[in-house]
Amino acid sequence: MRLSTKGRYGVKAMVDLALHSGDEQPVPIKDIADRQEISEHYLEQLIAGLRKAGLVKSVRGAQGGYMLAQAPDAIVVGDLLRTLEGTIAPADCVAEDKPVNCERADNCVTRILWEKIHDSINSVVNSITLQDMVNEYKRLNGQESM
Amino acid sequence: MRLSTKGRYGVKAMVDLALHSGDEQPVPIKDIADRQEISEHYLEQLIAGLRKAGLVKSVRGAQGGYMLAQAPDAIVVGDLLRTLEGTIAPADCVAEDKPVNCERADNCVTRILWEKIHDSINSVVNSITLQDMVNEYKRLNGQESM
DNA sequence: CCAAATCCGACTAAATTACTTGGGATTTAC
DNA sequence: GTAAATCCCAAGTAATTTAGTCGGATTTGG
Repeated sequence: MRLSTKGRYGVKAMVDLALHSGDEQPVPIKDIADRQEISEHYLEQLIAGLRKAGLVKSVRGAQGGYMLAQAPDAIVVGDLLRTLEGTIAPADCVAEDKPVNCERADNCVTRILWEKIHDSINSVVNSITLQDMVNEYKRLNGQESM
Repeated sequence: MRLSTKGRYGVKAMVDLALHSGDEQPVPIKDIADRQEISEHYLEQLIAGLRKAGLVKSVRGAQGGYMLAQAPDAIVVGDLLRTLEGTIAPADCVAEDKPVNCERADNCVTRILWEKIHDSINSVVNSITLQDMVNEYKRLNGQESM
């Protein structure tokens, strides 16, 4: 049930972006990679996915970088994780987009269990916004930089 | 967040065992493997872990097999998954046994998120027993065999 | 003794993960 | 108009994990 670095790094990067989105300046990927200690090129790939999903905007060229595509309180962590990880389902048969169904789908006991786990995860990640995480961060860290 | 076959097969096998535990006869692994369509040798490894964790008992020799070590309503799915998967935490820093802590543990925002996800998963899997799954199964399938 | 079983440890193929490498396209500052 | 900054894109790759296989030793009921 472990998230891959895609999910973990990607969410971190987005919180970083949210924290530095006060100014209207786009944030270059290098800054995020340095602050979060993530390989720059690898992070680039993750953000590419988020951009294609419409969650971040990019500005090319010098002084360019990335910005959130929507306000931090309009982006839920669930959307990030689903984009980054492909799916957050514990089993393929309960995946949100492409539910691979086994033959015995109708009378599979464990499937109900996977559904309950999936629902439970979704209820958490769909209720937490980037703004919530920023607030939490500021509460914990006061004036310190990330 | 996908469970591996260890977790999925293991839980299936335990539900199977619970379903066939009415008789006091131990159930040979071959029967479970056939019914659940799992490689016999592979399942053997999974059950070995469950046995070491005290969740199943074995009877060696001819007419031997496996039995639940406790009543089905005393075994929660969470114990199975933790044994089978090692941990069900979404990130190592919130793992139940060996919480690998990063330096910035104290002021890590995402950690709080992983904790919430972890708690949410645990609340589900720790509240569902094998008996619950057997009941659900019987409700769905009536007289049919598994 | 023999067949049915568990037990045990090593080996392996395939897939996935977590990157790296190398370059190209676009924009801005000077 | 050139250099620097930056995003964009596609391949390649090393390490790890997954999902098994294989071969045999041990135990036990009949």
